[in-house]
Amino acid sequence: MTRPAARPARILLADDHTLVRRGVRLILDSEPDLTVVAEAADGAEAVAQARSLDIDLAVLDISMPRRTGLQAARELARIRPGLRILMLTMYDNEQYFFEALRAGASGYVLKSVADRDLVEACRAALRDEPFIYPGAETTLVRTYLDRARSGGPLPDRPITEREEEILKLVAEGHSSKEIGDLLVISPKTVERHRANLLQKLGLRDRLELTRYAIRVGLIEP
Amino acid sequence: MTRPAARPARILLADDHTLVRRGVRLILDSEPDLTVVAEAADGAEAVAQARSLDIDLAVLDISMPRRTGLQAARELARIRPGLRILMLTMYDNEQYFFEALRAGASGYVLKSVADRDLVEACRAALRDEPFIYPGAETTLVRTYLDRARSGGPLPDRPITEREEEILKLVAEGHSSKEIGDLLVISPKTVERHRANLLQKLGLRDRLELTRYAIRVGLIEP
DNA sequence: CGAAATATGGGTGTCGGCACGGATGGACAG
DNA sequence: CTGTCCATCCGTGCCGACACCCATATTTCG
Repeated sequence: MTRPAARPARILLADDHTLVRRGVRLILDSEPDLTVVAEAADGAEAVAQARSLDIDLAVLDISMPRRTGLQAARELARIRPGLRILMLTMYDNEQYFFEALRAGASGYVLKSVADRDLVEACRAALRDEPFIYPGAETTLVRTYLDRARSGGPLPDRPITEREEEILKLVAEGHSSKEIGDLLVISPKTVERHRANLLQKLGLRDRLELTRYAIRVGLIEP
Repeated sequence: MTRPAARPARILLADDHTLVRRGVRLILDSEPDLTVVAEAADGAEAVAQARSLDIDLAVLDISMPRRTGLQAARELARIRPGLRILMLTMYDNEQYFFEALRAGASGYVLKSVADRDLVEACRAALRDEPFIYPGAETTLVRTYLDRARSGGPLPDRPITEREEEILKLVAEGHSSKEIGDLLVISPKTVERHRANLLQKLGLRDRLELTRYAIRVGLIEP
């Protein structure tokens, strides 16, 4: 089906698990039109590789040390606009999915998919076609498409400095009163900020707030 | 070095990520003395496979649906005493390490190791030699050896399977009622387990429980 | 077998999280 | 200058988390 490329697509592969890299490389390299030319064990290394090498596609794991796949994707989209990005992750999770798209990824593939699907996802990304991973919740896709169609910007309103300050403290487990004392404001104000955060981020409670803060690197587990 | 086996070792491979299974299979099958004869996508399936097939070694991922690798390992050690078990995991974590050993595993290998190390770990497990994964924190090994030498019980009172189940769900943000409905037990029992967890782990609330679960790799942010 | 651990269930009470209202002052842009 | 956004603050009410007490059935193990 695929026309034999005069030059196979050059791929950068980033995953902190050597075994996974090895496996994925074996799978991709066995395709005539794909070749893995570089590997990285974390996000920072991936960005460095992409700076110095001529690559067409970056396959990024989300959870990596130093810089996450999402952070790396944002960076790569910034410094190498033409580069295709495919997120490869174990998280069948709506939040990650949207964040990946916003970070500039053109595809989102679960590690639980078959190797054929990975290959197809790579080819789709190289053609700049969006690839919805098999097994994607239909609601996931529908929600995204709906939002995109209605013109609603995804990151509606970014969180303010003050809110980020509150977010950090809430995620660290402090109560409204503790935070109020710390920042010398009323605990009710803290609750108001917290409520705004929940609304802006589309989260339910401070527990999800905590996981969010950890995910984006605001605090340590 | 290794004597060419008249019959290659028969391996059961269990990991919920198809891609990982595929990669590991490629690595192991390329060795003449190793052959993957079965795959499983979760712990229960792994146990079922081991019942009906003649295998020498089970390579188990720790985090799998339905039954974790640890639970599967206990089950396998019970029903197939001669079987060798190698835990393959992304968690460089003391708690899991000890639990794996207690569950009957003869080896513990991180997904971040190179493919050669995986092969060597399989061979070591087949010879029934303990294999400490490369890159293991020396403190981890030392702590274990110290405790074993001094006859002291390993972790004072390890959390039980049920508690770990509760821990996961609590850390994922489910309420007592939700968890109760899910496990078909009273919400009060869930609260009891949660209270025991807080006490055993020396934590204050479910938020710290969440961070703990993330830290030890039980759940994802 | 008896002791200990585990899993199960309940009651009562306090406290904080969170949703839902509302308001005010100040900063900055159109 | 007027409107929007931000930060600040307040009241009410519900519900879940958590601490403390209690009990019992089953399993495990010395």
